[in-house]
Order: sequence, then structure tokens, then C-alpha cells
Amino acid sequence: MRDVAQHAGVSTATVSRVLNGHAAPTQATRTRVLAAIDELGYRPNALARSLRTTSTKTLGLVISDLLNPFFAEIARAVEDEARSHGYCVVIGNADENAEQEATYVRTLLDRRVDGLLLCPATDDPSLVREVVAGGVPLVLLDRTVRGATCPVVRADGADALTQLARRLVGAGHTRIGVIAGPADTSTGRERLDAFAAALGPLLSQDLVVHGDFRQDSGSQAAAVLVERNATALVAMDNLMGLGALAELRRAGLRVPDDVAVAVYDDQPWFPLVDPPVTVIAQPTVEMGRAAARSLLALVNGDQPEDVHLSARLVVRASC
Amino acid sequence: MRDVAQHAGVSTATVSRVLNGHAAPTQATRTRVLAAIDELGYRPNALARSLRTTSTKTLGLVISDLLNPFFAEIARAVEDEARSHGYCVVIGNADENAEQEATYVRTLLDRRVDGLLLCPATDDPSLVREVVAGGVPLVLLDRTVRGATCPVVRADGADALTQLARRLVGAGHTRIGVIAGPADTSTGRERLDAFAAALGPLLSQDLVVHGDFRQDSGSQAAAVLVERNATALVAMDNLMGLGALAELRRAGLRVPDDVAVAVYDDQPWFPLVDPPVTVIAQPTVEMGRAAARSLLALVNGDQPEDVHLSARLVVRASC
DNA sequence: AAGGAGTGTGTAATCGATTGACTAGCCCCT
DNA sequence: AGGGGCTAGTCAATCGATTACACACTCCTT
Repeated sequence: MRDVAQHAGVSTATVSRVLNGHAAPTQATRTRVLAAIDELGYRPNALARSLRTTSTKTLGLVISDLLNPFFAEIARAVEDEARSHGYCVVIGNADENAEQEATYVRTLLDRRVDGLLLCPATDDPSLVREVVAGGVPLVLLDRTVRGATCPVVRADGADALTQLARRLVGAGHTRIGVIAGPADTSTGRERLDAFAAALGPLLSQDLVVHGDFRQDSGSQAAAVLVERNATALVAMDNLMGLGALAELRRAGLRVPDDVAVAVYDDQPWFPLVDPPVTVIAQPTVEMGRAAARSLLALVNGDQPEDVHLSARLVVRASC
Repeated sequence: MRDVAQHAGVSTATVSRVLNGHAAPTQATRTRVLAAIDELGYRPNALARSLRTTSTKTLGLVISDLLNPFFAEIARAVEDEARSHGYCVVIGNADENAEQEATYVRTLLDRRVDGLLLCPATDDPSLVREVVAGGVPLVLLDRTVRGATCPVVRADGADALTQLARRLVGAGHTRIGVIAGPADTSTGRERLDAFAAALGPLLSQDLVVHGDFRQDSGSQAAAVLVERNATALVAMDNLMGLGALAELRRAGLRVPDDVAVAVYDDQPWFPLVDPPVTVIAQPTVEMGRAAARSLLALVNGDQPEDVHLSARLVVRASC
């Protein structure tokens, strides 16, 4: 910057003013400075700038699992929305692991992100409290924590799950197996609760198996449930659904004749599976965008409302 | 930091030394400082530190499309490897768009990442030159550019494509349609060239359609190729493959009876599709890890070799 | 002609760390 | 007692920007 100033015969203050679009500098100096800038190929040091201004124009996004296309889509939407407002997004991958999540959150805070978007790995509120106590704008995405003290953006699947339950019961299923998410995540619990409520006494405890939102756990759960004579399987997450489908295929069971299947989260390939899979589709893009918008509002000092979107049932041939 | 120093009754220099594990401070002062640190809940400002040390312990990764699970997997692997070496990864999503790619690269450079991993959207070398000229360690991943002047990590699919070609010819196909990647990407060109070489005169020009590595382009290309009486379709990317499969299903064509299908890039769900899809599987995790390792070597002043891995053919029922 | 208003620039403090140069204190030796 | 050799710690410059304040100048007003 000093070089630029020298080159243009002005002080660094003037260069800075030109760079930041202040009113002060004359048209003449302005062009002189700009000429110097691209003659020297100067690029401002964002670290120094941020250090001084205490603003990084960066948002942090800590998601549970980058390999889960649901989160990849969300990340993509967040990034889009943020970029359109001049913000950058740093993505952290927690791998469904509370410890790694905490590490990432702290790293991002150390780097002074202007705000943080978090899909919490568990519903333990301590990390959230830590961030909020540190005064950093925080918005929770997809999942919440106990007694959350910050805005939350999520999609409600209760209606869709109720419809699904009705449909399965209507088709004569009496032994419906559930591959639920972890009991210590809000989505894991809520989806199960909503489905259980819709099913009432028809749902027997031994047909509920908790997975970890990953493919393998879906396979294992499916094996267990089939063993217990379930005639329908509902996987509460697309990766566990994938695992369940793989297991059914491995076991030589036919869908939906032997076992009906439905999965939470739609994916582009679900219609192509044999048979096409009934799903509950979440508005991922809207969730991501809304979360980014809420966070930016918070960063700008507003107090955004929680956002509640809805998932919807998409019936295909698998049940 | 000043507060901590005061609290512990030492100077900021000493605090810094404790923080950075210098030999100097006594065990006594050390514990005093550490006590002060967590009493005050002090966290060092990474911006200031980086400004001073000119090292951010951060790598930049600019990928072509975060929604493409191939790149998501790579990102995940890069992140894993980097983290295990104490580095953070900032992911930028170029959306297969050269301009957005350049913007992201510059943003990352401005933030002084210690090194950059790039999956170039086109084979135009100007951006690469710009980075190299700036003296920032750069490694290309998956794709290369014309006259690349930096290490490259990629997977070679020529053998697998040759096997695939042989197999299709052996099955009696004479009109084999290719859904190729963009001609201005190295992977787009190389995969097509390798396949064309293996097929020889059997490949007619009107059965080669270029897509853009996205689902929709795969559908459109498939429609065109079917129209031209192709009896086999090879999609050079998983998303275009997905699009092609969707189009075939929409058109009511049966795989492999009416049209045989093979796709470049394996995905966990390809075995579940009706019928299971023959693919060319790339060692994504190894690519990501190798790229991160190469970049870290470069950052540490070594001169890593290019890394060439191999893709392999996985035959399933679709052809 | 003096004083005031309004502009355009420059000077220097500042953000929060790191680190080279220096100093104070201690021990030991002659 | 004085000096050499260590150590543990302090001082202050530095990284590269931003910005409050001061200054110089022009142009008006009275």
C-alpha cells in the first residue's frame, strides 16, 4: 500500500480512501491512485483490513456432514445467498462429532467470522451458549439445541410424517419399522416423535432403531428390523435410507412387495432406484437461504424471527 | 492479550511465548499465564497472529461444484488430511463458472491462504499463472490447464475406458453415444479422447454430445443420442449420468435392453438403480488426500511430483 | 482584509499479535 | 570484589491496513 501511495504521489490514507469509496479524494487523485494500483498489481491484505475494522465479511458454516447431500445442498444455498450480499462462507465439517464441531466453531471464532451458522451435532446447548456469550451472531440450521437462545431455521416434517403414517396403515402395514436418527439430535427426536404420534399404539418399541445419520447405520438397522418382521421401513435421513435400501437388496428382499420403504430427504436419484422411493422432501435451498438471511440480519443488528418451513410427502412406488 | 499479561503480572511478550511454546518462560510463569488465560477466557486473535507471522495455517480449495458428490468427497478428503496437519480448509464453490472461480481464487489470496488447491473450470492457464506469479503454492486437482506450471493430482481413466469400450463392442453395440464433458476442461477432453481412441472408427462424430457436468445437460444429451439411435450411452460424469438415466426412464426406455449405460464416477446409489449401473470408479479419497499432501509439501518448500492415480471399471447390470 | 466554511490530504494512532535486541538478576569463578 | 555466562523477562518495532484529527488551501462573506 505504501508502494502504491508513493507511486501515485499521495499518502496511504488517500489510497485507503480511494479503495473504500470515500467521498473525499478528487477525481484526479482517484484515477492516479487506481492507475498505480493496477500498475503494481496491488491487492489489499484482507487480514490487516479485518484486524483494523473488526469485520471479516465472512460467515462460518459448521455442518454435520459434508458427504450428506442434504447438507451439501444447504451449504451451497448458504454460500449463494451470502455471496450475493458480499460475504464469504467458510465451511467446517463436523462429521457428526461434537468434539470436532466444537473445535471448528472455536477456530472460526478465532478467525473472527462476522457470524456463525451451525447445524449442531447434539442438542447440548453449551457450545451455543459459549458462542452467544462471546457476542458472535449465531443462527441454528436444521437442528436446534435445548433452550436455544438464538434464531433457528428449520423444516417441520410432522404433517408429511402423519400423511406417511396414514398411508402405510392404509396399505395394511402393522409392523412398521423406524430407522430413527440419534436421540440426542433435535431432528432425530422430533421426526420419530411426530411419526410415533401419528402411528399411535401401532408402533411397537422393538421396531424403532436409532442410527447415526450415516449409511452403514441404516444398513444395520434395516437388517435388525427385517429380522423382527417389519413389513415397512421408514428411514429418517437419506443416507440411512440409502443404507437400508442397500441392505434390502443384499438380502434379496423386494420393495415394496416384501418390505415397503420411505425415506426422509429427497435426492435426485431416488426416482431412479428400483423401485422409485417415496420420500419426504425438505426445502433445502430455502432453508439455506433463509438461514443466511437471518444471520446477515443478526449481523446487521436486527433480531430475526425463527423460520419454520415445511417438508412434504412425495409418494413413489416404494410404498 | 494485554489483560492476560496484566492479570499474570508479566508482559505481553511472555504471554506470547507461553502461547507459542517457546523455551524461555519458567514453569512458574507459565502456569501463572495459563491460569490467567482461562480465567479471562482469552482466545488469541488469529487475524493479528497471521498478519504478523504471514501464515494463516489455512488452505484454500476451489472446486467446480459442491453439489457434485465427486467434489464433495474430494473436499471431505482434503479437509481431513489438512486438519490432521493442523491446517484449516476454506472451500470455494465455483459452480463450473470461470468468472466465479477467479473471484474466489482472488478472495482466498487476499485472505492470505498458505496454499491453494484448484479444480479449474476451464483449461485456460491465465488464472493459474496469476497465482503462481503471486508466489502462492498451488496444486491442481482432478483437472489441469494448458501448460500447467504447478503440481497436478489426478486419476487416469484411459485403461478403464478402454476396457469399457471393448466390453460394449463385445456386446455387439455399434452405435455408442458419448455424453462428454466440456471440451475446454482437461477431464472432458481426455476422457473423450481415451474412449474414442479405444473405439476407433466405430465412434461416429454425431454420437458425441458435450454436456456441462450437470444433470440437465445429461438429460438433454441422452435425448439427442437416443434420437440418433444410439444403443449404448456413456456419460463422462456422475451428474450427467444421473440426468441420462432420468431421461431414459422418462422416455420409457429399458436399460440395458433398449439402451446400455455406463457412467464415469461411482456413487453409493449406483448399485441401487434399476438396473445397477456400470461405472468407472475414481479413487476420490486418495485424490483429495494426495492433493492436500502435495500442497502441504509445496507450502513447506518441497517440490512434490505430480500424482497419477487410476480409475477402474466396475461392471454392473446396466451394460 | 479578515474570518469562516468547505474541501482534499497528510500525520500518526490503532487493531492484536510476534520477536529481535536488550537488561536485570543470579550464580560461580578467580 | 569484579567479571563472565546464563536465564527470564521487558521494550518497542513491526505486519498492513483504517480513520480521527490537524492542516493547508480555495472561495465567500461582511
